[in-house]
Amino acid sequence: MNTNQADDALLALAQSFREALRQSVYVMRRLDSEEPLSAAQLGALKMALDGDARVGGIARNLGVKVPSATEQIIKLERAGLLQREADPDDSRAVRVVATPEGRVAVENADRRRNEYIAGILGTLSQAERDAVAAALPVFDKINNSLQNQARN
Amino acid sequence: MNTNQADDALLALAQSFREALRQSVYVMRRLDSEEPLSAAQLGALKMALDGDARVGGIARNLGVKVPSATEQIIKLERAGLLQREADPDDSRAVRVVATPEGRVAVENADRRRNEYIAGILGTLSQAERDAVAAALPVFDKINNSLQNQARN
DNA sequence: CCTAACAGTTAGGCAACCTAAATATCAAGC
DNA sequence: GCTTGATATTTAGGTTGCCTAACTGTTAGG
Repeated sequence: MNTNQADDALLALAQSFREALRQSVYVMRRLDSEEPLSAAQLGALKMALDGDARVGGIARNLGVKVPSATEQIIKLERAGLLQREADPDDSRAVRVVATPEGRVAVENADRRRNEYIAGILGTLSQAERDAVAAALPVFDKINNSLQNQARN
Repeated sequence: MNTNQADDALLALAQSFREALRQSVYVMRRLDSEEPLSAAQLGALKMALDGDARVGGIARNLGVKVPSATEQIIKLERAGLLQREADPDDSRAVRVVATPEGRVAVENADRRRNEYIAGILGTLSQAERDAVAAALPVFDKINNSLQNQARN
């Protein structure tokens, strides 16, 4: 039947998609393992760059619970890459602000990682790069769906 | 200059690609967190299904070191999902074989995860699904490049 | 034989996540 | 102007999955 065929195609695509996800996790591990700033720390520090990030907001954006964000923030603070300040409007809250060193660290971390990936992308054909570029927004959409659906 | 423009485009694509990778890691965590079989265990168990998998081969396929594979295998063995047997050809080696329960567990785990992803994919337009399907082989190629390049 | 390479396990450690509980502040109702 | 429930964060303690180093046993080449 038509619906079953459609379902099968969808399931097959889902299977391939999952395989790509699995590989991505592996690639991320490799990519980050030799860097001075871990992925978790880079993510948190990036949000501190805006200057008005609070711990809870960082946790939400990173997709982790608040204590996990606190943990990364403490590490970054000890490394001198950001500072925690009292929020003038709400003394329960803590504002997280990157230091100049933190800003430099983010720039370096991003640049190195981007150059590394760009090196790989450069070996592809233009058609392949186009295929990737076309799919990225859809990936984003999928990821957001999954994110919202899994929200407690 | 032309090369600089090309480089810039490549770097921009790399940046978006990295963002997608980051999200993928997050999505995988959500996807696996409510499942009885973890991603690491499902991966190892799948290879045991073929029947002729050895610990080193599983580690290589999972992209982890041998002790990490051993760890997952021991957990799976304790759960009754696979068995370790002496390799008749090489007594240093251990052959890892899934039990019937293990086979069922893989089928269930795969089916549930696939259905979950398929549910999301079903909300996309056909054009979007085509874009994903077109990009997956390229992702695979990229991931393999990164994998080989990062090999020690 | 003997020695180097190989397959696997064990031991110990680290990063990043989690939940539960403690602390402090805010804000709403009476 | 208190009390009480909600909110923001930290602390404490635990889990998972990965790693390296060191150990045991087996194989194979010279």
